Amino acid sequence: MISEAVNLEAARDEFVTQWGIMGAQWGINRTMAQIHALLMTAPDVMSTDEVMATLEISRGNAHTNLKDLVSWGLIRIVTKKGERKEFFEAEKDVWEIFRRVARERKRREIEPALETLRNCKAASEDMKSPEGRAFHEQMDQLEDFVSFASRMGDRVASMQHGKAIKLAMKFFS
Amino acid sequence: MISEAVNLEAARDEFVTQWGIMGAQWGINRTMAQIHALLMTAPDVMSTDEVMATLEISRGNAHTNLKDLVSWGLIRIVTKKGERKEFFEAEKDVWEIFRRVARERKRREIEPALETLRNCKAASEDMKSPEGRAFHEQMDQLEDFVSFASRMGDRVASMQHGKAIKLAMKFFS
DNA sequence: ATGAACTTTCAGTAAATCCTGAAAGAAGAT
DNA sequence: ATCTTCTTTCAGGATTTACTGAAAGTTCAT
Repeated sequence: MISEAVNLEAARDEFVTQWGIMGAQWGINRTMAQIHALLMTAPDVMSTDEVMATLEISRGNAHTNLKDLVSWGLIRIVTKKGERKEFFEAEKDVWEIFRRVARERKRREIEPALETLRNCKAASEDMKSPEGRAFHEQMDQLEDFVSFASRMGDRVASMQHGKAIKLAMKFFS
Repeated sequence: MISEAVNLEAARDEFVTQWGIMGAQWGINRTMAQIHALLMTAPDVMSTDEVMATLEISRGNAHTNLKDLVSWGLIRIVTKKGERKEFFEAEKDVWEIFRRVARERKRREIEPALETLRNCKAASEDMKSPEGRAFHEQMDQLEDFVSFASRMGDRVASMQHGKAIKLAMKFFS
């Protein structure tokens, strides 16, 4: 059926577009999110040229974002024997995607933020003025919360999908 | 002690700067995050002019971002009797801040994303080709995960701080 | 009604971000 | 050693996003 293929392409397109928008809202480069969406829904591995052609983007753009996705652990490089080219394949398991994003965002963004909070906390440790005390208190609470959330994230991200679901069920009881 | 006031200002500055950077990484306008940081650590309410002066930004910029912060529920307008001016005050309770951000991001970003996923899922519902089935399956898993996470978020955000901590403790056991 | 004090909007500009395309680099094939 | 195929880099350009400053709007007092 011709129309099914057409519909599929349209649906995939919508998904790619929307995933791009969503990525942008969360501080991820639009193209990177689009490539991710494309590969997540690709029936097969894709080459750089195929990605370029599908999204109508330049080689440089495709290359950079593919490599970024690799560094986030969201896609991997696959080589076919007899071919010199690199192909790319996305992690498709949703839980695994979540875990990897969580791990990277923690490493790249949460840890540095915690560092700052600790600095600010330390810098105001011995202040005597009410303003100084209040600032210190605020930094302390923020640091507590962020490090706590970070540990929670670790914990969740280190779980198997099944265990997480079970725990969540308990949570809803 | 003069130096304490100087140190405090420096620490606060570092916090404001870093909170701005962090915000930007998470898709929040830098200035908005900076104003938020400023108000979170303000010993007192602040006027638009005070914010403008402290961050060296224009009236338009200050105004827009202050109103955005109000719409996120992260700061509130305070009026002093006898004064016509509006002053602003930040929510300082970290758990409350978290709840409000979670609620807004859900409303503004998660819900529309879910809508798309459901569309894509529905559009590929009856497809027979392996590619169509695979796409549908992927959309289904994503939708499941996102809606599940969203409900979890609701649940957590509706809890009192104390209850959340208790639950988390159980979680670590 | 007029004016003073403040808020809101928005056209134009500035800045940050992202993308392109071409050139340079790498590495296997002949 | 040279060619071919593919990857990587990056200066310059394009696009998006954010900011400014001034004008218009609002509200209250006189």
